[in-house]
Amino acid sequence: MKIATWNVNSIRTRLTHVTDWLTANPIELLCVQETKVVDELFPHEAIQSIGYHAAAFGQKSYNGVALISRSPLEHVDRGFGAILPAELVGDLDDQKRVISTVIDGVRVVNLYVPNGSAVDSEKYIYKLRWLKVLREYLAVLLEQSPSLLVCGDFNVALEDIDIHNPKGREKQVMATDVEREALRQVLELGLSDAFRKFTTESGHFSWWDYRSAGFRRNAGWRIDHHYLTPDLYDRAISCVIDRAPRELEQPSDHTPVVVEF
DNA sequence: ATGGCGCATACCATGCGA
Repeated sequence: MKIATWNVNSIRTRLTHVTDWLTANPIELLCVQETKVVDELFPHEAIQSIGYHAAAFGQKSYNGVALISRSPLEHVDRGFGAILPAELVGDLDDQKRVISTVIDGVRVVNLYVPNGSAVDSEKYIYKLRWLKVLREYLAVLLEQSPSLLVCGDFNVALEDIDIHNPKGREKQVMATDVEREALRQVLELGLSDAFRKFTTESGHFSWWDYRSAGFRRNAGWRIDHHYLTPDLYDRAISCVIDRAPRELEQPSDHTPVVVEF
């Protein structure tokens, strides 16, 4: 079974990239982020026409996540509020960043972690608050389901080898010690990075800035991840970054990461 | 130190992403 994560930067703009990629790479489940569309306008017909099913949790212009599955989707939950009490969630579900399902007995959580804008900005504070609630959310999910896969755009590079040039990263959003620590607190629940089971060196990235020819120079960051509970980590047989969609005309700035069991 | 590219928007300038 293969599961992929891909920040598509608008599902409508990237629709043929997504359907072409799924046709060439017939996987079980694709988790997408930054769909940037309300659910009423999600392109279900195009997804159905290639033999897939979709469940969306989106909003206008910003954020938005969706699941695209070969089998009919089961047990789909949207937002932190599906699991956590309202007083803990507060306003965090106003931005559509969380959707999950169960596939083959595995609870899969698809996340679009806030970017954070600039260190110490209002958005940065929001990102840290969001990661704290994420820990609570996953703690409850783990009690219900010991087999857990948490994937998505984490907007955090956990290690210096995940950044093409880590110089000055302490002051860079996505790489500050505070953000790393916030994500590590989440992972301490018992989640491990599938990619690092197979690849230990630097130079492998999942996002490249549109500006300054980031992709051509391989000036990228590895911020799109699959985190696994121990049973799944043992079962994982590969985890690869597929650079091909990033080579296309009008690409997303991210490319898919695929884990296989 | 700054802006660079691309997306979306009751839209040709601005907010946002990372």
